Amino acid sequence: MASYDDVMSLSVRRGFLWPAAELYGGFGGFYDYGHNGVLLRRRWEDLWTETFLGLSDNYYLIDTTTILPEAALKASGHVDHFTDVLVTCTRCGESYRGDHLLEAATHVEEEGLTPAEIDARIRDLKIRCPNCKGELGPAREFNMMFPLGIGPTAKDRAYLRPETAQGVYLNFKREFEALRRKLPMGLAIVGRAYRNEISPRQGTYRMREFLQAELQIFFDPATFADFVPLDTSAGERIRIAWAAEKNEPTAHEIAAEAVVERGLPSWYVYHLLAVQRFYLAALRIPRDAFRFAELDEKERAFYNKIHFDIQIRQESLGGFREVGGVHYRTDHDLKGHEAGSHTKQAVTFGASKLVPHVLELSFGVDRNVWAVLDLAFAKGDRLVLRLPPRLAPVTVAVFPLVNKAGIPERAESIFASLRKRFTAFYDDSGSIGRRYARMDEIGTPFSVTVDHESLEGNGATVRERDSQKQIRVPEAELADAIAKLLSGETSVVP
RNA sequence: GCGGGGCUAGUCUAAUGGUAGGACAGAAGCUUCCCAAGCUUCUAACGCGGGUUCGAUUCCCGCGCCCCGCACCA
Repeated sequence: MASYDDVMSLSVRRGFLWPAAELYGGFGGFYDYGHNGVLLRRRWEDLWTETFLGLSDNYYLIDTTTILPEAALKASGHVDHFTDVLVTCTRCGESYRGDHLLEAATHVEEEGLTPAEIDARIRDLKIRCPNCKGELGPAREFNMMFPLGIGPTAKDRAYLRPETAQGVYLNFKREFEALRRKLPMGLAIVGRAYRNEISPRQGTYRMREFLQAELQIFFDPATFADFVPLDTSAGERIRIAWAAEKNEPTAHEIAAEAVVERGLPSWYVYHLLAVQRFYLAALRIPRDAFRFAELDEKERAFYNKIHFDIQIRQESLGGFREVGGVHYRTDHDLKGHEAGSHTKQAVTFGASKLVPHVLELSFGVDRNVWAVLDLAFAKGDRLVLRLPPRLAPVTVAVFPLVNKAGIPERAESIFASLRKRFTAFYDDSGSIGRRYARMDEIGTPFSVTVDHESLEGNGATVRERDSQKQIRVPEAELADAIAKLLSGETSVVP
């Protein structure tokens, strides 16, 4: 059980993360990562990259600009759909989206109107506040994208990208050529995205600058299933909450083939399984803390034909919260850029010529890191961060039991050799118990202690974080032993 | 953006219109040496700005930030 304050306080105290620009009173919606936070985050990113690029030998990482010209975001739909016109009641202060107010009154779609046009329509239709019947104030525009003026005259309009995905779509044809015209083709970006959130809240859950890890898989819908055959022989079940029951803290355990029978394409289910394995097997998230949550038609973005959120239960955030999504975006994005750029995006693949469809595996990195911290947080007699060993900022600590009799020298030499292979940390201050406790708080899985016996050739002890158990390992075998413990091949606990 | 609550060392907190105290953490030393032992010493805070006042961390106003609810979340 970890409260929000528990996680944030530990994060601040131990160098994981904290609010940005605190020196100047803070900066809402922005967070900085400290030395341990960066290590943790990078290990999460490495595991993500290894896992999802590993799905195919035609999946690669690319990197694209964080600033995009207006035309590209116009074509993607973000300039129009990321801009809301808000109207606030002068009496009760309730805010509404202008287009929603009009649609409620006229029952026809009212998109793309300017604030002045919305004001005029509200006057004509005599619309009043749905909440208190008060008079509505003037409409004002609110754009979720950060606008930029490029060049000395700021004549070229641009925006900070609201998602990394567009960078992939803009480079689709270049990579399709460079990767010698094969489908499926996967292009991933781990990078920053920016949204001018109205009210950023709950730490790194909703930020104005955040990290996304997204894999866009381009495919031919006619043949994709052949490339990713769904293997149901293991009888794996997928944890799903349907749209109607999302507010309940539960999930169904549904066999993969049964999910296909409900109408989802087998290639989609294949990727649900891949994502679930990433969380359960690689990240070691407790099974009951993971689920997919279906979004119904109203909640989905208009271009997403199938959309399940990836959710992790986090005590600090009050239950299941979204950390990613699996989105079938069809050919919407490439078609949009085809129209916007007047450049054909169709490619010839096998017998067919087509604009490829896109399956997007999208992850909020900061949200995932927070979830990892939340789930790892364990406070009883002692405070332990039970991180999966591979994610821990420090892999192995080295301590001299006492600071005399040549023990520190021996410990330092062991430290010097271990740090060649692992992120290692040396500490000789305070009692041995205090040093173990410090390592417990940042989740260091293994601590090597050099004692008197070490000087007599009896090796050093390796102490495991969660069990506090120790084994004695010959000095020459320490590095290999740590590597095996890290991979899970062996364990301190018999 | 609206409403409510809040902001004191790194963290958690106490008190006060007149010298801001503690605990834990941190540093140094002594001592001990396998799980935050003990002793000594030290470092370190009133979110920012304005007002009232002889004097404001305290009262008032504005701003910032955090939390909760509403709205928003392509």
